[in-house]
Amino acid sequence: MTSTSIGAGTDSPEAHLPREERRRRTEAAILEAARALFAESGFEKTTIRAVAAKAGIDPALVMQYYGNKEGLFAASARWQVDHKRIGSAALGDIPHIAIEDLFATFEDPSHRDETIALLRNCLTHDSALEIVRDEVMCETQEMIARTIGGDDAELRAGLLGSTMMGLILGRYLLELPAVKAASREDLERVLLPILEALVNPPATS
Amino acid sequence: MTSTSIGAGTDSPEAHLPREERRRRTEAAILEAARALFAESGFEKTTIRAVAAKAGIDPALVMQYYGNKEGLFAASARWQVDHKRIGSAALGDIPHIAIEDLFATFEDPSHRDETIALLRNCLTHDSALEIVRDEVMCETQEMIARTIGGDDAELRAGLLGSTMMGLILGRYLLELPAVKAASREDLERVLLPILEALVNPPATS
DNA sequence: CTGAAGGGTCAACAGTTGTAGAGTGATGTG
DNA sequence: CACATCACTCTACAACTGTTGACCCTTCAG
Repeated sequence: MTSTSIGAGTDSPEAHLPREERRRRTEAAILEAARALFAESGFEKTTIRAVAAKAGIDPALVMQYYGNKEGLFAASARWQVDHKRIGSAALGDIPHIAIEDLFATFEDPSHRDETIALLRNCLTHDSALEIVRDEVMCETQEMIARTIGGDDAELRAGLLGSTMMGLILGRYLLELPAVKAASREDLERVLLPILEALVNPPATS
Repeated sequence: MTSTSIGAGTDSPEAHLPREERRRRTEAAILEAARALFAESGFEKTTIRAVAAKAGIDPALVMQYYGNKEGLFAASARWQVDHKRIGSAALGDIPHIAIEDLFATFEDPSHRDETIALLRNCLTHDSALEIVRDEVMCETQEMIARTIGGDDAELRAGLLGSTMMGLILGRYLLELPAVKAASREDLERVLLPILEALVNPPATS
């Protein structure tokens, strides 16, 4: 009743498939279900049983594929956009790329859940925090800081990151009406000058 | 071994107190323990037993005082700063007040845990989300939007809120090094121009 | 002094959770 | 055809959870 049933269906169209293909499909079904649940309910409230039910299989199969719940989460939650691209961009391009990556990540339904699952849990789950903080934010900010240069480079890069983080939070997690309702043009019009001011050190004339 | 023991201590200095005073102290001990655990581990991973142990009492007593875990959380997690003050401020004062309130809330150890507990759980706990989004962010943003005026008022107010939210997240929850290490002066120097640009509609000359 | 009231403890229940192990039947290979 | 392999299911366990009701013992009012 929940979604794509794959398992013990007596005569479902998925039955009698080559082993490899069958394995791929179940794996994908599990991941899709897990991502959706992790993204909307969080790690703790998401049970192996619920994931299995949504994927139409037995809970024990989830364990067989991913070892344990932590392994399932690790396979489900990922940062889906190349966050290093912005690191090697020219100073002037950083604001545009930031917004571009934002939309590429969160407005594309096929990548969305993976990243949302990561962010939804980064305040209450250690390994999610580690990825968001160390692998994404810190790495990116270091590169951007080098591009910015000058005294406050690290802080400016950090605030650029936290500002984007706040935007993501407000628009996709908390769903603040005014932030959620804005179109891409609205966001660019209001936000680009802000990001530029953040990236450009004040004129030293 | 964990902290302030109050309960069945055979001859602790807290024993033999008037009822009312005794009740107040236990209540405070429970709340303090709950706040600390909710703030650092999150709602789900915080068990009634752990709260009781940290407060030095029996788990059942927690239930007697707060009904259930949800009630305990509601009593523990609160927004500790008058978020309406910034709503009735003049346009030019908004940036300063935003940073002032930020420090008043999060750099004062006596209020910290209450607010952190709220924020730590706002992505995975419904009632925390409701408070943060509806009671704090939306209310504040509506008032600020009226102060700003003009076409993009709501969006600008929303982005002001999400930017502050991102700063809070980066500094106190994720603890991004560059954002965490900055002094108040650093933050004001880099951030005030940003917030002013956000609040002031572009010159229509 | 006596009895009610209330702070506090103890032990236990019922439900849920992640997880393990044995077993089943179809798929593939010699 | 016979055997091994592998996807998959069933059943069960052990731990932990929030929560409850019966029970103490101190405090306080009459």
